Amino acid sequence: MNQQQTEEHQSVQISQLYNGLYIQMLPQQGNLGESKPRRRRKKNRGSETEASSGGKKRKLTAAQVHLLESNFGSEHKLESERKDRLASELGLDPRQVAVWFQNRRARWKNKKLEEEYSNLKKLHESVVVEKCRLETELLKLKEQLIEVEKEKERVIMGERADGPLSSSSPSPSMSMEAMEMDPISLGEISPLYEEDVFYYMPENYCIYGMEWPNPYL
DNA sequence: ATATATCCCTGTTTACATCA
DNA sequence: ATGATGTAAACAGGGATATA
Repeated sequence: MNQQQTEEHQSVQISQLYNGLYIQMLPQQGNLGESKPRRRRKKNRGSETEASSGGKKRKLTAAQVHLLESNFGSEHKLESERKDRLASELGLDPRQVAVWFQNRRARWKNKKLEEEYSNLKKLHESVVVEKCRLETELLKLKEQLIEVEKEKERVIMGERADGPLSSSSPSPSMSMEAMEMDPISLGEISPLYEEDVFYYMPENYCIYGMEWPNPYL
């Protein structure tokens, strides 16, 4: 990535994508973000262009494109003086230079949008994967909790079978109290429990690494 | 306040190049 | 050779703004 590309990349923020995209992308450039008065273009409406005069549309030469690209790299907007100077240097109509810059800006914007889309997609995918991992971990922990509670019950029942030891032995009601105080109580691990779990999980999203539908496709 | 000129953006058309 | 496809040059229309 060269310096120009780096600057372009840095000038784009995700939050800017949907809010006055281009103007905010280039606050340092152009005249919309500045108080500097815009220069007026000379009248040129009636004049014939190469295309309108019946001439064939010609691709620009590599040298012409190179100079245009280098100018675009330094600034995306085109003032009247620069346009005229460039047109003179390139042997083109100023209108052609203006059109080239317009098209170039459109291409640049499309490229930036594609990059932002790609970045957001990657971010989304990583978040979904992490969510799946956490949900799987939660399931495992709840299963562990069930086993612990079962073991607890077995111990209590075993003590009762051995005879009335003392009043200090835990009662079933205490066990239930403990369950109710637990943020992940047994009350959740019931037929309703599974519904709760899958309620949080988007339809068809992965668990244990399974695929999920890509909403962007 | 209004008309006009100009700029820019967005979408479309057109000409050309490339490839199967 | 030719039709499909992609890309770049050019155009059209409309919004925004400066100026007469």
